[in-house]
Amino acid sequence: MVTMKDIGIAAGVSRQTVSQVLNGQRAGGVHISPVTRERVMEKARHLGYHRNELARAVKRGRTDVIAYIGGGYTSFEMRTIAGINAGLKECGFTLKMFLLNAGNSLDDAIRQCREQMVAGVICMSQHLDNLEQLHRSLTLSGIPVMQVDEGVQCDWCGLVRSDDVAGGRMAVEHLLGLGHRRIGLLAAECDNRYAVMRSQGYHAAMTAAGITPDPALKVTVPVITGWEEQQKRILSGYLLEQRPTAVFCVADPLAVKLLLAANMLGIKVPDDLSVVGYADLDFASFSIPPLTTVAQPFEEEGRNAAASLVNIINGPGPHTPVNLELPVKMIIRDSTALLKK
Amino acid sequence: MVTMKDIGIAAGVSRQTVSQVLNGQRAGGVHISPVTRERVMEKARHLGYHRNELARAVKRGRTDVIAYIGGGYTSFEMRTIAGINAGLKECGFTLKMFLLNAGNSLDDAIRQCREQMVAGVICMSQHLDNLEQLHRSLTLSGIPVMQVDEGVQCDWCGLVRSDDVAGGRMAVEHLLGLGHRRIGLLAAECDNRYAVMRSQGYHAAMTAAGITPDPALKVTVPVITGWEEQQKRILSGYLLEQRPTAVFCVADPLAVKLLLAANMLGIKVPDDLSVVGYADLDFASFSIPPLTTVAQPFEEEGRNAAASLVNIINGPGPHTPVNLELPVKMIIRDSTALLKK
DNA sequence: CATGTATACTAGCTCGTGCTAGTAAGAATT
DNA sequence: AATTCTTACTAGCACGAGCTAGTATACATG
Repeated sequence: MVTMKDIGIAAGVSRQTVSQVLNGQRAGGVHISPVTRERVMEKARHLGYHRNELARAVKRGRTDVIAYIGGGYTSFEMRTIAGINAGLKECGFTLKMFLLNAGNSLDDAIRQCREQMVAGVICMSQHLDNLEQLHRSLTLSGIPVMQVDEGVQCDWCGLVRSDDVAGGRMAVEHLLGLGHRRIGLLAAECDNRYAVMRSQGYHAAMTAAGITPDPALKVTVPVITGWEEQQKRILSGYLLEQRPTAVFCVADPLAVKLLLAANMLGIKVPDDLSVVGYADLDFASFSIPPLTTVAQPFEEEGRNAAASLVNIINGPGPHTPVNLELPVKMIIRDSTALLKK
Repeated sequence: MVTMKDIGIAAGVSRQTVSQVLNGQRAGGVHISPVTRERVMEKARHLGYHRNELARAVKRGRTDVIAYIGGGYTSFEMRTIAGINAGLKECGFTLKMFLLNAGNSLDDAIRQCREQMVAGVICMSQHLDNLEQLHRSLTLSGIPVMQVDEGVQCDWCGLVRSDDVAGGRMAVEHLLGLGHRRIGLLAAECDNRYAVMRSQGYHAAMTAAGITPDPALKVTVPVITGWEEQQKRILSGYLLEQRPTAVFCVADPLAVKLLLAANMLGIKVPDDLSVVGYADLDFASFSIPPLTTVAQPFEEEGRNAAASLVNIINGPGPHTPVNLELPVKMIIRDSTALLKK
């Protein structure tokens, strides 16, 4: 490892002079002659010097490292992380990962954030209890926390997410625009925050169109990864009894299951039934037929969360928590069509 | 921030004594009385001390941080990273991310690895040129590099991946076991290493069964994300002209496209056509019908890459590059069935 | 009583960097 | 010629930690 001392020896000056040269404009008041400056720079290049960010951090009392704490399971998480990475890059920050997937406790993550002197934390977590713990422990150490995508709005922690209510409304407005009136709503039994907000969008759009949503048109299925008998029974029963002409599904996997059920029953999508999903996950474009869905700006969310967090870090003092809701976008594919007369 | 000095003051001993107490058994020869030890420990707990890993790293001349360099695009990458994270956790290492997705150059990543004194690098990259550059630059700085999943086997850089040849063989053996003989092979036009190895598995299984694979049964489609006319034409033509009873697709997205094509043509899967995919991506279980596929152990790959890298780091001297091929697993769902007589 | 030997602790150097105060030499001013 | 001022650089402390050598006390042994 090449240090400033090595450069100093090579250039015939002291380590301190090397420091002054390499830190350039930052250190005001100390003048270095152009000749010396050039000689030092030349030696630094020649020896392949790169500064030791760790030693620098010890001295500065802070790092330019942000920690990401999340589950590490989902594919959209990767896209969000990519956005965070891009956002941090622009500010000269780097990213550390703490995934809570394999026996990694939140306590460990918090401890390591402190040990590594991270400048801030971005987390994606559905667990409110843990979030409060995280936030309390870290703000106590002066480490700001920011939630991204999956999070809970509160007045003590910033949050960047996409506008789920608007997304639900857009989806239903799309169906209304195609002439549908008997529009169903499909959610998972364990209603998370998303489902609730997207459902709100559904209700808002229906009401705005002068339609009072029929409660019977709402259906929920248990949360199961596969495609099980129970789900088949519920969805078939729903389609046969309620006969919706279109269904807004609050998540893509649900929409795909509805497609499977319709396929089983010989109900043609989009001819006899229009289906809208939510999230634009990988498989949405591969379903039969390719799914019309609401695309969330995962990368943008990550990028914005990163930028906001860096703002807080670089900002002067106490800050008001950021609360950003990014717009979503309809992706119209082949699972929705004009209502047949 | 609480330092050892603070604890020393609080406990009425010197900073050095605190260091001895907290470093426990590691520092041999220096005896601390149980009374003092307990008092120091108590104060450390009370003040909420956690050691500064950065300062420790400066002194030790190394960190316990591994860098991940990858694309940051795909969902299976997230699973691999989760595995890496789990593997590192077991060894007391932590993970830094450098995603090359948004204007982040490999040079930047390399520079930052040096600046941050990372102990090793795990990368996932298809780009051989860059890999050589990465490997050269980093091993020069004494930082070992390990490839995971997407990588090139070579004698100068370790690689952990799954056994693609065996995977291809297993998929085809599964179809042979169902009575199929006229088994097609679907790949993407831009043949990557995977496609090649999985195809090798196909040929090996066919040959072992005494069948000479008909070259006309192999079909390739252009690499397009969506579901375009060109692909529809190629796949329909293939199915109608060659009439395979089963097709092994070297990747899940290809398999899903074949399902779409079959659906268009009214060919029933699995009654008239069995389809096997590869990778067990999210959408494989959501296709119509749910896809039989070869599951890659992404998490295990990550975990093993992490463990191997830590071995190299902790090992005494020069090492022979690890080359691990992990077994894959057939996931049998509903897209394959016995050949109709 | 002198010497040896555990025990219990601290002084002081080190890692690589950042910053302030200080010094030496030459130029400009009085 | 004595003084200030500017330029160009270095000494020295600091950050938080690790480690070795050294010291002071208590106790056992000759």
